[in-house]
Amino acid sequence: MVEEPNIVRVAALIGDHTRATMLSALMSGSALTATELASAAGITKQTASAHLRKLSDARLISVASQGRHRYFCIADAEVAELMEKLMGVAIRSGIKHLQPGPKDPLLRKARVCYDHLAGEMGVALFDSFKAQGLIAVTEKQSTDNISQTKLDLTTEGEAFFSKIGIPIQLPNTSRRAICRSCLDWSVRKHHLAGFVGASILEHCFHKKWAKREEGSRIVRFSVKGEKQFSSVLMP
Amino acid sequence: MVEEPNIVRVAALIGDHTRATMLSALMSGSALTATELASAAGITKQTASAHLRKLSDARLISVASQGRHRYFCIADAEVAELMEKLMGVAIRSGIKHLQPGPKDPLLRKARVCYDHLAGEMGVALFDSFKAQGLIAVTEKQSTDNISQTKLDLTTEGEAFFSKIGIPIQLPNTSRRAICRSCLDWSVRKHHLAGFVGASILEHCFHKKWAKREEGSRIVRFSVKGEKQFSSVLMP
DNA sequence: GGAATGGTTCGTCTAGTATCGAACTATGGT
DNA sequence: ACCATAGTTCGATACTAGACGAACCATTCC
Repeated sequence: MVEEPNIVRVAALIGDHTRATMLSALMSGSALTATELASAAGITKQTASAHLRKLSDARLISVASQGRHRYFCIADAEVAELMEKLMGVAIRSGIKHLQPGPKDPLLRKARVCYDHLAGEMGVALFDSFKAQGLIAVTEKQSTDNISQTKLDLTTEGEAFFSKIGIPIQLPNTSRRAICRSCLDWSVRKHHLAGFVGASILEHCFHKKWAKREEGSRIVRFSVKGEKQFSSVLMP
Repeated sequence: MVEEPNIVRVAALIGDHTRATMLSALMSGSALTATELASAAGITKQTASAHLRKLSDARLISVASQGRHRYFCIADAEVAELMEKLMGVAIRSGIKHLQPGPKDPLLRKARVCYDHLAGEMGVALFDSFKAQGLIAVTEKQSTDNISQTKLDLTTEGEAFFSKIGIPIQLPNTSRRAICRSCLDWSVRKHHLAGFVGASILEHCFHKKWAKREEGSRIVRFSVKGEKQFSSVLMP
């Protein structure tokens, strides 16, 4: 018999489907509100509140109250690393779950991550934007989170988006970041989140380049749509 | 929303008190049978069997059938590291549990780990034995487990133990290792397990140097007993 | 001030699962 | 051949904890 502290508590907290989904969502690095997390996990506010309380009691997540909002994020790097390890073990322990189902390739290619584009196309876009100098890292906080890098539009970026007709008028009341990188677990690469990320996906739908698949997170681009997407955004 | 594989499954498996106890027991590095694990967790064989099945299904532990016994051990280093990380997070998330209770110092000093001596005295003994050259590493398997080092008594060791009157007659039918190092979580140091470890603890009880505290894992040495323990075993 | 939105608390319902007793198979010792 | 021990399977039970509805504070916007 060996000393056994609160492992059980921590593991049990992560071992609930809803809470795991919330934590996964937070692993993207962004701070999310209670209702955002509730909708991410597909539950009501009340339930979310209860879960978030438990998670923060155990210091797996930390809270920052800002007005009537409460922003949650992963407590520290230690917790993030734990999630990563968990991920690693989970992948090898359940290979059967990894066999690519029919929908998987589509999911990998392009999907919705909250309100912006994730998957291979999202990653490609993000890389291209960085290469073009449209976005740039303004600030790096290593204390808070692993990859909590703050991004911003460069002046070139602003010019570019207004030229192609994507309005970047951020209501100045909003606390929302203009740009933000979002880490994708499956690929372990970043894609673009934040206001710009959302605007771009919106633009894709508006221009009918792509449409969202019913009841799924898949974003299905038409052949023509994908070409235009590439030529316009990644010249 | 982010990709979320079987994290839940893995975490939920560890997040059960009984299974966590079993895993913790296995973290010592030794391979244990189903009944040993059952008694370690304080449950019946049937329940243990069910748990062990789940754990091995998820590849958190691996099984080796040997005759009518089934030996279980932590599947690989990945899982062990996960447990360590979990441990780390658990400690910081539950500080209240760490405030040293009245019995804690005693537990830290000397306690039973299955059938051998753990705690500070166990660690000191192990270090002394190595320094004296009574035990030596014969084989190191890095593939299997983290600290699965195989130990053996040296000829000096055999002479020493027969001199002080501790019989090391291992029934040759037994599969049990003569010496084995056992990693102590709380201290993160090794102490001596295996047949020799058990024999020594037995010797302590027999010589009335110490007695086991009722209903606890504490081994309480008398003042005289502790002196003799030191002078005889760690000259 | 009122309306709207973000969160929390409370009580109740329900589902998942850990547990055990009993019955069973398989291996080993005598 | 017999008995003892190691382990599994099955069915029944009991308990935990996750979910929601309803009612409640707190903040912001008009």
